[in-house]
Amino acid sequence: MPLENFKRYIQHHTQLSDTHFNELTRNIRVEVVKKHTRLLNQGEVCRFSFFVSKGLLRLYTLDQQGKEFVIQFAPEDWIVGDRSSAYFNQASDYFIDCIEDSEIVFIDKQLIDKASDIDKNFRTYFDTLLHNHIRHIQKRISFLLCATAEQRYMEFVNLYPDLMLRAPQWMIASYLGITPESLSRVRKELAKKHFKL
Amino acid sequence: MPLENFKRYIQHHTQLSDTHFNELTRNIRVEVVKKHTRLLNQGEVCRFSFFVSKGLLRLYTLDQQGKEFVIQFAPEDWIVGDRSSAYFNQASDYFIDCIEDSEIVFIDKQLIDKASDIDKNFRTYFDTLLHNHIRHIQKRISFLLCATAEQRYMEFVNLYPDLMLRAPQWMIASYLGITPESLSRVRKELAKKHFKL
DNA sequence: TAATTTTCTTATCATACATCAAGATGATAT
DNA sequence: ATATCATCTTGATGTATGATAAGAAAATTA
Repeated sequence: MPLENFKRYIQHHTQLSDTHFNELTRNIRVEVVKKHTRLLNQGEVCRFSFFVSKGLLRLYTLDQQGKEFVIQFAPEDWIVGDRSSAYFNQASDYFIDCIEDSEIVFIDKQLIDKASDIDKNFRTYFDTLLHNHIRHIQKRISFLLCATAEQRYMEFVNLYPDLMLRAPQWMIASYLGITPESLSRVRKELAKKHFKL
Repeated sequence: MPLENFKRYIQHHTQLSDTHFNELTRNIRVEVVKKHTRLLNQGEVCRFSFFVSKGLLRLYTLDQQGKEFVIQFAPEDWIVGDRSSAYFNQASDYFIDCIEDSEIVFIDKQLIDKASDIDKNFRTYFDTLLHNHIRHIQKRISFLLCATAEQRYMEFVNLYPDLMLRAPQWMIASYLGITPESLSRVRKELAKKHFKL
């Protein structure tokens, strides 16, 4: 039952019946992918959003020196993709990789159209997702502008409670915009002050 | 003719005829506002997007210490607002102020619906705007993560060519995530290397 | 025009974070 | 299990940017 999580997720947010869900996902693409698999390459057009029904993905970019910068993590029940690349049919600036062995549901424009035909709430829901995404990245900008490394780390722990234990620390440092050494020190300081995790 | 710019802008992006444009904007709200006028207050729900037909706006937030952080500038022909506040009907984290005496066209949901009824391209166009916005703020995150103060400044000059001359430097510093003093130094360094503006 | 306020520059000093390097710990493969 | 590789920690040192302060320049107000 590889679609169980996806079904639960969808039915939690829309009114789609079992029958309709089955019809919608009859030919849907689901893949079990190994750690380190790349789902999107820089320079490619992003044709899918990826629903993570199991595992963990990351979206990141490289600067001119080849240094990685993590933009977003996607654990279970998250959807990740490059919306502008998909919308404008343009080469993406980003990579998407699996951090753990994962199970991924591939969502493309066609699927969303099909779903919207079946249930009107569907389009609304995807619109909500879109606006949530905007809210999230705007908050991220504020944080990168205002907050210290320590504040950003605490916000991160709050947003992704279990990721400290699942993703390597250098990736998390990259997400926070600091070096792994600095993150290690921030954590040491917080431990002194009895901050857990 | 306070709507001249708005008309040119709209007709540049959609197929709206003169008649239809006039019908659409018969009761539209247009205001001439003085420098320092506040168009949106933190804690308010953002009910409008603001089209700047003349002048210059800024969207910013305050941290706990009351320090300002500029998220976005909006010179002529830009549209600015807080989409998530509008969409979710929630209190906004942001302020929107006039940096110069400006002329503003107020765009609300109703207007967009009305426009979409008249011309189908309209909804598409606003969708494009939305995705442009996402692309823009995502790029901003990458830059805040990867780039030095100098690189960010050069990118800023590239994005808003004339704003160095219109906005006070401390606001631009705030947008870049540095202090005014640092910006002053960055500019001095660049002047040595013969970078113009 | 003068007076006042805001903005910009420059200098000195302080600090958060980066870089480099080495050792310790933990994971993966043979 | 052993060897290998990736990751994490810690220390020493460097650097970009922040904080503070004071004067110069520009803009605003009277």
